[in-house]
Amino acid sequence: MNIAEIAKLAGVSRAAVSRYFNDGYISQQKREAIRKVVEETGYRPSVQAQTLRTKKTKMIGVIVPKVASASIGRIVEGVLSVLNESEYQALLAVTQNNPKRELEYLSAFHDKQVDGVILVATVLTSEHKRILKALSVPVVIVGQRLTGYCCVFHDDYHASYDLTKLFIEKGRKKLGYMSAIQQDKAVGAERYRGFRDAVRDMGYEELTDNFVIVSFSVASGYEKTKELLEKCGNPDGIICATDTMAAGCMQYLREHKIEVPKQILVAGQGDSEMARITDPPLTTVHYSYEKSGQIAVQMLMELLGQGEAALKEVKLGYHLVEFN
Amino acid sequence: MNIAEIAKLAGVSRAAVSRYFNDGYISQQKREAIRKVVEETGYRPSVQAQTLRTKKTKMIGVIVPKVASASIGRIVEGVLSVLNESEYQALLAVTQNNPKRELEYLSAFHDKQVDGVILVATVLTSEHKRILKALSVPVVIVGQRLTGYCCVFHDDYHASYDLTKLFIEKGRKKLGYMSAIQQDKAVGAERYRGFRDAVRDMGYEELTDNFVIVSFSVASGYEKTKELLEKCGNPDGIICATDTMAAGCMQYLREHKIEVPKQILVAGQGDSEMARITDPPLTTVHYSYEKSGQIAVQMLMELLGQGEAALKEVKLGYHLVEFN
DNA sequence: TTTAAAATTGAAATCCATTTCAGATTATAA
DNA sequence: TTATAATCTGAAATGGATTTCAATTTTAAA
Repeated sequence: MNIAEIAKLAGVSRAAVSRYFNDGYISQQKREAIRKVVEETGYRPSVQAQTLRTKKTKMIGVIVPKVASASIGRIVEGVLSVLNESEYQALLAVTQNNPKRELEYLSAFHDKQVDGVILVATVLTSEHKRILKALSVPVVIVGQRLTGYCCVFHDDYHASYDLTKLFIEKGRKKLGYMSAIQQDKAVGAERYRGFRDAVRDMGYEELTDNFVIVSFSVASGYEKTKELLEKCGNPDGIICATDTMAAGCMQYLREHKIEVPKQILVAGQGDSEMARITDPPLTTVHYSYEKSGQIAVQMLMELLGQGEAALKEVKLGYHLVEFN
Repeated sequence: MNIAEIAKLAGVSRAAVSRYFNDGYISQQKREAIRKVVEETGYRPSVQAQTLRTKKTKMIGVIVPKVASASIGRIVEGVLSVLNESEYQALLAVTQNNPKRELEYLSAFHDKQVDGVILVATVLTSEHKRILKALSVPVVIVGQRLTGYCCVFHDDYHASYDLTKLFIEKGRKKLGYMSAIQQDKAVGAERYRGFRDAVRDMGYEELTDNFVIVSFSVASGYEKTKELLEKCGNPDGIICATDTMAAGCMQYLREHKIEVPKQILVAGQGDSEMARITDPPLTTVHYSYEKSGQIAVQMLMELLGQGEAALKEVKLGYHLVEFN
């Protein structure tokens, strides 16, 4: 069943049938004739033929470091919920935090497989920037700020700052910090900077050896807690860059009979389900991950609609989550 | 840049260029001439034109109920890790547990958008079966067993059975069960059946009112725990269909000063990170979710390679995870 | 009633590759 | 050396839509 057959059955030209589906000029009678034939035959235009002709695939490439992660899962959920409502579909690529893969996909999408790209980023190297520049379709970056690109990200700095301030106001004097790699500007560098600045602004001595760097897993948080405790002497508070790390940290403290929050108060960031499950629950920060995914799609849609993309950079708010 | 231009530059016919890319008959000289031009121009054949001609999209439709879920996230991770290695890409559709959406996508993929479908299923209605039958591309179902279809699923029954047996062997005599909806054959019905059969086989009275049905969230597990406690009288063990529910249950018990495991021993299923984070950690069952995703792709690849699909049904093993 | 503007129409060109076909070359076996 | 098989080749058909163009019909304004 193709457009020619439908045209013949309806007694019109192929162009008319095409117009029928694309709201072109077409008289009532023909419209009705075509509608009838289409209904009877169940005809649907071939997506591939349309794509070949129009150069629009109606697909968005979504690149994520991993998918089995609370925060990223929520971003993806947000992206897809909005995409659901549109005519676009999502081509998902997982890089497994392998920069080579990330670049691969970025350029795979390059040859016009997709109409646009949403890049959920952790580390952005100069290589990334090079490829992004060469990308022929619009792109929106989620989770990181990159000057010159449309991006939606979180106020990591102030969130971490406020969290730290809260700890100090609660009387915690000696804080340790569990950080992500610094190459991750948002989750690594910014959150750590927020911590340090808060400590300094609150009048405490600015230490440079009160933190450890861990990777995004419970196990890693667990493993590095010992080192952090040693580095800090006897901290009475530990702030972590993510809930996942914090959960690992809690696990270590529990096993070593260190009382939380009595001896050490622990905070994570991300407001994941994990934060509510540890005993006691983690103090944490809520970042609007779903929302960032949703907004990313909206921005991309504006870019695709060739509107002059009013939104360029969107920084989302946050709020502290405290359990008593 | 299209095939015609390349052909002209290389001084050959378009057919020759096509053969160059598709390993057809072609002489060394022409091959070399084309290689050079392709290299210089950076030409890549148009995927859409190829698709139109060959009817192969090199895309797999992946339908999941949600993505921000530990178990499903792991399945998707498995699916994508294998797909990564192939020439196929994943078109992801999230149904948000909305059956209408699920059917929508299933039939959206129907018109040849994809070469095959992987359906991560929870509830399979007769409507599903109707659409599955009408599907013109091969499909593999993950997480549920459906006779007549290629599927990969877990041994939910025996896992739940063994878990229950373990509880009884440990001296727990009065067990409560937190179940998922029974329409979900695998996670709802089978796991509950395993529980009941184990209780009976171990010589205990078969009760019919020692369980509650909850949805897949921590909050729901929390809310329904009270009811379960009331229904059971004073249980000394609670087995849950998922870790998520179990985490909610733990939260309730903690808040109500019920000691775990002293008064009540709690088990989840799924071996998620959550299970290791609660205090004490949950007894749980490890299901190979990543693996099921991987195998699903392998099965689909066999179906696509028009091999006669040796694998039809795959049931994966499990093992108990106990923390001491 | 004219005239200008708006709506309607279908033929044909276009998008870009793959594949069949029939013929031409080259290699191998007899 | 000849017959046969194995390679190689390009013209043309094919897949299924959209869009331009020029012509025609309707409608609205003057």
